[in-house]
Amino acid sequence: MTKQENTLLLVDGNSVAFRAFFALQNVGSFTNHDGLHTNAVYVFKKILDNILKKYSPTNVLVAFDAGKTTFRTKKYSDYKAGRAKTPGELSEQLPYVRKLLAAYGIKDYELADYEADDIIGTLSRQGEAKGYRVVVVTGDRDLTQLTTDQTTVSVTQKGFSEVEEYTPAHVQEKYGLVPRQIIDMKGLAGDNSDNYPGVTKVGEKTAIKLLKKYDSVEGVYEHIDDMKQSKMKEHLIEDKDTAFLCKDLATIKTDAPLTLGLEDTKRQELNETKLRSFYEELDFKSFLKELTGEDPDATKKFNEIEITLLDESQLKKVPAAPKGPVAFYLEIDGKNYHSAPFIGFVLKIDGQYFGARDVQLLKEEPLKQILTDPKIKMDVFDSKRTFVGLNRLGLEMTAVDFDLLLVSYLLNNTENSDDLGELAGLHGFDQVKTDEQFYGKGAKREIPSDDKKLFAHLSHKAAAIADLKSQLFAELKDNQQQDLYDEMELPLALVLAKMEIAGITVDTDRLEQMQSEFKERLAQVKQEIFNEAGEEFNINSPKQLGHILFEKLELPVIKKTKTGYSTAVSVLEKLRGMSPIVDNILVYRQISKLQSTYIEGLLKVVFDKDQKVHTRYTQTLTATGRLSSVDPNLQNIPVRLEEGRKIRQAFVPSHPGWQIFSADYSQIELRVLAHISGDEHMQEAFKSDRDIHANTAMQIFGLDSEDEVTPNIRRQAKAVNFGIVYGISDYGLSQNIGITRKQAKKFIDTYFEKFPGVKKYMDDIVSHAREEGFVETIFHRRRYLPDIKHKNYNVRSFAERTAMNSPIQGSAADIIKVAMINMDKKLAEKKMKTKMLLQVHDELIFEVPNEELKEFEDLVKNVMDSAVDLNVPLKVECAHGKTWFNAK
DNA sequence: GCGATCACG
DNA sequence: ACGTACGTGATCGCT
Repeated sequence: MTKQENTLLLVDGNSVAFRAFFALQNVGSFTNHDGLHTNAVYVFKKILDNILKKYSPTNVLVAFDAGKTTFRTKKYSDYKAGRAKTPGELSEQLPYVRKLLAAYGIKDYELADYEADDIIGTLSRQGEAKGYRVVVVTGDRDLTQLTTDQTTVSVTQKGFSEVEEYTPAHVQEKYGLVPRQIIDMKGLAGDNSDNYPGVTKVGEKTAIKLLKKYDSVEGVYEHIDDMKQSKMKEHLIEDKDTAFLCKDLATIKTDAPLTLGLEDTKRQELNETKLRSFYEELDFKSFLKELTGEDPDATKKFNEIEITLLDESQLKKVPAAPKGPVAFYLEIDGKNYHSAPFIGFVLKIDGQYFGARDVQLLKEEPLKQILTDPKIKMDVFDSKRTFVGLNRLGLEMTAVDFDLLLVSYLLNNTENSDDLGELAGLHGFDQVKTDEQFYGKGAKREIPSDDKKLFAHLSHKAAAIADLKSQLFAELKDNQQQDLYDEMELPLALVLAKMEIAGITVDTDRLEQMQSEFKERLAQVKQEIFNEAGEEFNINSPKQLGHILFEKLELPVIKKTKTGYSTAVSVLEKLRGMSPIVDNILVYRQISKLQSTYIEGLLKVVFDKDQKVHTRYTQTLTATGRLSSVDPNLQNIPVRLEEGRKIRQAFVPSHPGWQIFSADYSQIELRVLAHISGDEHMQEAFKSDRDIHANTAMQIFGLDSEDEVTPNIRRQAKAVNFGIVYGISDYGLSQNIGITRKQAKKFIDTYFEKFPGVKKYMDDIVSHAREEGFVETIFHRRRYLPDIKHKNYNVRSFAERTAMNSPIQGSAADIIKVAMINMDKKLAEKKMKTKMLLQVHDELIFEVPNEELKEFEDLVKNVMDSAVDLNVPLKVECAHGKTWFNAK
């Protein structure tokens, strides 16, 4: 498109302000220091910025309605009657919207007896006559009647950073009408929101049908005699006058007697001084910062927050019935909040700060009540950590509203820090030091003994939580991620906290027994390796091992790494048979991995007091929305090889007569792919519960019956399915199943021919990523892909594969999260003793008393199956036994 | 502190 | 012709 010189932007002020108000209703605390509501002004400003940036207009005018009575009410007294009154919280903001416009150098205008629509209609025609490109911005679809080749009507959407652009072609597509017929449609069908009726029993659908045949209201009545006898015909005849009146009401004036002209709409320069004092008046800190590039609080010093340090005698100073939300920050000295010592806490209650080092005070009133009362909403950083910390004190935090860590993660998981200071800084609040800056790191790390110093840091953390709440909630809402937060991540945090606290019991005797067995075998194999090598060396050192294999024994070099020879399994496997040392090294590797990571590593993290391990799930780390597990990682306990699988014998129920129960989603990622791609063949395979890999095999090898699928063919097809999920490349596939690139490419091409829906999804998702800069899951979890337009092929290709994979992996992660929340709820409702212990991406592990086994199996299948309604069924497979090993 | 390796989905 | 499958965490040796 060639760039035109002059663009005239016409904004329907009332309608956009109305949309803005409802876009951010009941979100955070959107009032300034005088109690003035500011949500509509805030969003109006955001929308304005978006459209100014998008269209770079030379001329701008924002039109407002002048009052209740207009020429339309004179023609038809019920026009817009019965409309709910504009809420006071909105009308009080309209003068401030105008103030904002004035500071922006934008003209606003209203005209007695006319609506904003008519001002816009008139100016748009004047603009067209002068050769302007005209853009109308409104929340009201009626204005689409103004679209022409020169005039675009942009209707604001639910989220406030998007608009739907109506051109004549888009109107055609949406309604099947040309723009001027919109008024004929309104005439026949009427308009509920403007309170005019149209013809009885004629709605949009019927109106469109009539107009396609007869072109206009006039056309309909010219041909009324040709119409077959029907109820509709009777209604049309009866309501003829109404139809013409309504068409007239719907018609936007293009000749209103304006007292200003195009030359008055020229955009003036933005007045920074005015804008600054305006933002200050409304307490728009983030906008102030964007304006000046500095923080409005920058002049404040850290110790300027006044805080009351509490002891027993001071507790009565704390307001027992907070009026607003309470910000709470609990500091724990170290990552592992299950065991690390407490440092102190800070509360911000109704503008006042309270704190203490002695966390035992939290058990005293009124603090206990504030923390545990479900009616008092808490704002925190990391609700899971906070919940576990309070649980150690015997307190149960029940009501969290805002979790700064979780919300930050949902908004942008590429900048994923878990440091409050760093995250606050990313969102424009840079008055909190990072923990590393404040406490120091490594050997220099130290908790200040000076109260003033310590509580300056902690109170600023609470300040950041309180301060960022409304801004970040607004961004969530704009991304349509409010539900993802309210219904998924926030409740999940508490479910995870309970699982972590429950822990899983470890049979340390069994581990120690394995430890001595492995020790013996390792010594044996080690000796054989040294004999074969003719010298002693450190087998664990890739460098020393490389020297022995490739220099001393002169085995062929298969692959190199940056630092030398590669000795990875894939390489050693190719060297098998050339020297007996290779097999021994493979055995040594396998056993020593089990020994160091799983036997010794696990024994180190078992808690003495309960013989359990209490992992921590990282809820805000992965780019796709999966969880991860640390300290210990219980999501990578060996299972593929029998030898390692035995480690699972050491995971046992916490009570005798209980069972370990495992429930896993079968093929969840491929089912998700079948759902989001809409591919018919793939959906059909799942709907008839076929073996999906065999099904793929039949398709890509052109087989007629499942009998022809040999194990090897099925294995290859399975690899193709995996490849598809990962964003396939021929080389990757060829490496994985040991075929040539050419063959791999053929498999892929055939696959896409047989599953065209999948092919289309892959193409569409990549172009979506290019256009929007991100991809999302079925629950609106986002992943930004800045590299999608990178000029380097490799970098770009990687981003493209990520675009294909993330919605699949991420949606699967979303689904099991929903299942976990529902499961937790059901177990509580039914007062069952069964406990959910672990999540391993597509499976859940429980411990179940024998007497609940039967009921539980039905329950878990049911809950997991119905976590989400996809176009294909979900399938859950269950197993149980007296150890995790036996739950297979 | 980083790369190589290998455990999992 | 590019260089190569998606997402993680723990351990080791070596700088």
